[in-house]
Amino acid sequence: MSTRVLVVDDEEDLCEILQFNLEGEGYEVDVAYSAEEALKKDLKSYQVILLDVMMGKISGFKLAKMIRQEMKLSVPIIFLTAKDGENNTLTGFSLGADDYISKPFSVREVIARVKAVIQRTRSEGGYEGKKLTYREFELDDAGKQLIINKKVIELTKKEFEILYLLMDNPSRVFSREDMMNRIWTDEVVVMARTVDVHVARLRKKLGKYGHYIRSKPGYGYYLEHE
Amino acid sequence: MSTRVLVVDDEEDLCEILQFNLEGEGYEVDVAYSAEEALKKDLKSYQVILLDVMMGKISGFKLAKMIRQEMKLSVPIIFLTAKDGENNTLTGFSLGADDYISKPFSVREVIARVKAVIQRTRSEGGYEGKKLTYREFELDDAGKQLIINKKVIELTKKEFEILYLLMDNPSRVFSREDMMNRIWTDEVVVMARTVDVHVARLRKKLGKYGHYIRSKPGYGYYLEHE
DNA sequence: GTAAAGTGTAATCAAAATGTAACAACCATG
DNA sequence: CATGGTTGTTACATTTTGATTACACTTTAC
Repeated sequence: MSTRVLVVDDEEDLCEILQFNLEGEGYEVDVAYSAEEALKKDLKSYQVILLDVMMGKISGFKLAKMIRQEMKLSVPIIFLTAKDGENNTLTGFSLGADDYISKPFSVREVIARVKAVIQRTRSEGGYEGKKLTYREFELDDAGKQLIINKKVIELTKKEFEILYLLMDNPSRVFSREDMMNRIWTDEVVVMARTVDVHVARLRKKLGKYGHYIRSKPGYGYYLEHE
Repeated sequence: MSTRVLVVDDEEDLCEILQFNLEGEGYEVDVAYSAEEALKKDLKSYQVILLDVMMGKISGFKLAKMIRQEMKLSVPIIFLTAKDGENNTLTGFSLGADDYISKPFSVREVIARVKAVIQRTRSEGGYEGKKLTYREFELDDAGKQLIINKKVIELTKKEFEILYLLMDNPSRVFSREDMMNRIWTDEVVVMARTVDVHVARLRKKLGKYGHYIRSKPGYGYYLEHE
C-alpha cells in the first residue's frame, strides 16, 4: 500500500515543491489550495496531512478542528506556520501528537517529519503486534518472524515480505509483477525470476509446509486453499 | 477529574497549536496571551502551566515568581524559552520541580514533558522502582544498573536505555529509527550506525550473554526468544 | 507425444548490512 | 584545565542477504 499525503496550502509554488519532493520519496501526494478544496477530498484516505495555518477564509486550525471534531478523523496533521523560527532541527517524540513546522523550512525537514509521523502511526495502530495466521503458520510482524507449531523460523526480509503478502491475502494469486511492485521499491528493478528464487528459498524454510505456497503456471503464486 | 493545562504565550499560533494537540491528548486546555490575562484565571485549578519566558510587560519569570511567592502555589511550571546561544542563565533557577523547553521545540516534546510532569506529580512519594527481567538479566530502573547472577554491571545511559527498551518488549524487533526516536528524544539527530556502536558496546559488557541481543538484517535489533 | 513455455533450485557473484576498533568531541568533576 | 568517562563518527573487516544464471524438471498447447 502506498502512503498518501495531502498538502493544503494556498501558496502554489510551495505546494509544488513539497509535492515534487515528497513524491521523490515515494509518497503519493495530493494537493489542495484551500480548506474548501481539501474538504472535497476523501480525507480519511491520507496517512498524513500537511496543513498551512494561514489560508483564505478557513484557517488551517479551523480545518483541523473540523477534521478532528466533526469528521472524527485521527489522521496525523502537521501544521505549517508562518512564524519564522531560526534553525528547527527536530526530532522530539511523543505518541499521537500532531506537529508543526515553521516557515521558512527546509524540504528535508518536512520530509523528516512526514517520515517520523508515518513511522509513528505505523507502529502505533493495528500494525504493531499484528499477527497473521494461516493454517499452522503464525506470522509475527513485531518480531519479524514466523512461528509454526511453537517453533520459530527466521526469515530474511524478502522472505518475510513475500509470506506477509500471501498470508495477508490468502487464496489470491499474485503475479511476479504484483510482487515486484509491492515488495521492491520503484528504483529497484529485478528479474521476474528473482521472485521465483525467493519463493523457492521460502518454501525450503517452511519444510514440509512448503507446498502450501503454490504456483499457478502463467499467473503466479498463491496460498493453497485451507 | 480531567487534567487541566494552562498555556501562557503571546504567540497566538503557537498557543493554538499547543491547545489543539494537548486537547487531542485528552487534556483540558486554557490559553492566556499575556501574564495579566493569566492572572485572571484560577491558577490553582491547573495541573500544569506552560509559560513563555519572553512576553510583553510581565515576563514569564515574574509571573512564575508571583505564582510561587505571592500566591504560594506549587503548580508545576514548564517554561518555554527562546533558545539563545548563551543559555543556562536558567540553571540557577530553582523554584521547585519546574522544567524548561527551548524554542523552537517540537510539539511532541512539549507533550512528552507535560505527560512526564503529570506522571511525576501523580506518583509523588511512591518511588517507582520498576525492575525488568529477562533470562538472567535483572534491570533495575531505580539504580540504573544491570544485575546478572548477583553481579552488578554498570551501564552508560545510552546502554541502559537500549537494554531497557529491548527488555521492555522482548522478541520485538526495533529498527534503528525506532531506537533513535525513543532514545534520542531531544533535538539530536544521530546516524543510524551510532545505534550499532552502542549495541556493540552493550554486547561487550554483557560478555557471554551478549548474543542475547540479536540483529535482524534489514530490520534492526531484538532479544533472542527465551 | 512433442515442442514451447513455465517453474524449481543449486551455484555463483555482487551488494547490502552488520560488527567493531580507533579516534575525536564533549562534559562533568575535581 | 587536566582527567576519565561517555558519546558520535568513521573506516575497515566480516557476515548476511540478494540477484542472476544455468540447467533440470513440469506443465501447457497443439
